Amino acid sequence: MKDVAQHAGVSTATVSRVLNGHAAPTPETRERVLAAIEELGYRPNALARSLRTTSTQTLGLVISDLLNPFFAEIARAVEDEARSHGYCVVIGNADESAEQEATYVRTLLDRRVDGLLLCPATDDPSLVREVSAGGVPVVLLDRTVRGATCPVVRADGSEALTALARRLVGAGHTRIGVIAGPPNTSTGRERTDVLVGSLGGLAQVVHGDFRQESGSQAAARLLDDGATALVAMDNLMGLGALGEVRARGLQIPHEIAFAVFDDQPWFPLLDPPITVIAQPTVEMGRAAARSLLALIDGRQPDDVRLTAKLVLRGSLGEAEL
Amino acid sequence: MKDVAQHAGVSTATVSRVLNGHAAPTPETRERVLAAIEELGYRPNALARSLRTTSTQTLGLVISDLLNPFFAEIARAVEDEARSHGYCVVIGNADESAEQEATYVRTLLDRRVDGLLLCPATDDPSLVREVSAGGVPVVLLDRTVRGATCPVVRADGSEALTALARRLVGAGHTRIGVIAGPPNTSTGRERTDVLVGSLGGLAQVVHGDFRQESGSQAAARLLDDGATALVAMDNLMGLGALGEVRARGLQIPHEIAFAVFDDQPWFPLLDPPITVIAQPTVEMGRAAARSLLALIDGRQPDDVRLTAKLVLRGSLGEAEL
DNA sequence: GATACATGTGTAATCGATTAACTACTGCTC
DNA sequence: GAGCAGTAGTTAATCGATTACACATGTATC
Repeated sequence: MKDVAQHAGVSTATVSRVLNGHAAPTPETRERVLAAIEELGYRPNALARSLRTTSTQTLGLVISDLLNPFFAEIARAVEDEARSHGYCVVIGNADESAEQEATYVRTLLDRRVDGLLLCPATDDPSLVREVSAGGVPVVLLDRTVRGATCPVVRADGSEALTALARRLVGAGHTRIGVIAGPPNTSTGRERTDVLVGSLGGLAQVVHGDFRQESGSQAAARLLDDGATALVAMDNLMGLGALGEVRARGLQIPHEIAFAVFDDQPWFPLLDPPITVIAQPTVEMGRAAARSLLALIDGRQPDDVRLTAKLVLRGSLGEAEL
Repeated sequence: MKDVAQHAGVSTATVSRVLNGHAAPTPETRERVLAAIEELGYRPNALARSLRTTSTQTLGLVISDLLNPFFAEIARAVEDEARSHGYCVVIGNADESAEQEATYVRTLLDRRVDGLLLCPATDDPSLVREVSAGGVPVVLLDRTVRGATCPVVRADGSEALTALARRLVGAGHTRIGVIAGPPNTSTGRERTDVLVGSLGGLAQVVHGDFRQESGSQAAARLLDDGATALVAMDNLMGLGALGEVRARGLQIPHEIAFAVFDDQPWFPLLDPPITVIAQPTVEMGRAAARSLLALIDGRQPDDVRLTAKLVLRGSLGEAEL
């Protein structure tokens, strides 16, 4: 910057003013400065700028698992929205581990992100409190924590789940296997509660950890117990469960009805196509980013609650008639 | 930091030494400083530190599309490897657009990432040159550019592709539809060249853009032209092509043989399971991160060329016998 | 011609760390 | 006890930007 100033025959203050579009400099001076910048190929040091302004134009996003397409889609949407507002996104992978999540959150705070989007690994509120206490805006995404005091963006699957339950019961299923998420996550608990509640005693629940491997194990257990329908509470566990179903040579939907929470582009390609509860991932990501930007901007955004929809495709058999 | 120093009755220099594990401070002083840090809940400002040390402990990763599970896996692996070396990763989504890629690269450079991993959108070397000229270490990942002078990490699919070609030809296919990647990417060109070359005139090529939509369009065109086998050159185009095949009610493998470059966890679940050429994504990501770290460290890593493998699953029909 | 006011630019403090150069103290040797 | 070495800690410069304040110049007003 000093070089540029010298080259243009002005002070660094003036260069800075040109760079930041302040009203002051003469068109003529401005021209000279811009020429010098061009000539020297100067690019401002974002670190120095941030140190001075205490704004990094960066959002932190800590998600549970980038390999989960659900989160990848969200990350993508967050990134898109953030970029359109001139913000960058630093993504942290918590790997469904609370410690790793905490580590990442602290690293991001150390780097002075302007705000944080968090998909909490557990519903323990202490980490969120810590961040809020530090004065950094936080928005929770997909999952919430106990007694959260920050904005939350999530999808509500209650309606879709009760509709699903109604159909399963209506079709005469009496042993319905539910492959649930971890009970210490809000989504894990809530989805299961709603579904099990509306199945009125016909449900058998096995908890997984939102990962493929746990899905196949849970499915194995439930099938052994004679389940005639399986509902997986996220796409990765669904993937695992499907593998187990295939491995046993069971025919969907005749021998086993099947549904998954989360849609994926390949579910329609299976034979039969898989019935799902689709979450509006892109809207979730965008909404979360917008809420966070609002918070950074000093406004108080409302919680956002989008609706997940039941998409019938055939894997429930007569329950879809 | 000043507060901590005051609290512990020492100077900021001493605090800094304690923080950075320098030899100087007495165990006793160290103890006092640590106590003060603890008590005040002090966390060092990474920006200030980076400004002073010119090292951010951050890698930039610019990929073509986070929604493509292939890149998501790579991103995940990069992130893992980087973290284990104390580095963070900032991910940029280029969306297969050269401009957006350039924008992102510049943003990352402005933020003074210590190094850059790039999956170039086109094989134009100018952006890479620009970065190298700026003295920032770069490693290319998955794709290369013309006359690249930086380390490249990629998967070699030649063997797998010729094996695939041999089988298709051997099974008597004479109109083999190839859904190719964009000709201005190295992977798009090379894969196609190898496959078409070893199909000896039996290939019909339609170029897509590594995305689902282009895959279905290309498939439609090729099927209209009477193709009896389809090979998609990446998983998203494969997804699109599969959709088109299903939409037409064509049976795999009897009516149409099908294979895809890139494996995905759900390919084995289709009926029949899809034959693929699997790339070692995790190893690619890790290797790329390692190469970049080596480069940052002043060493000169070799190019890495991993091998993609043909995985036969049944979607080629008699070509697999 | 003096006063006031607007305008454009420069000077220097500042953000929060690191670190070279210096000072102060301790203890050892002869 | 002078001289020296070694250790512990301090002072102050520095990284590269932003910005409050000061200053100089030009214009309008009386």
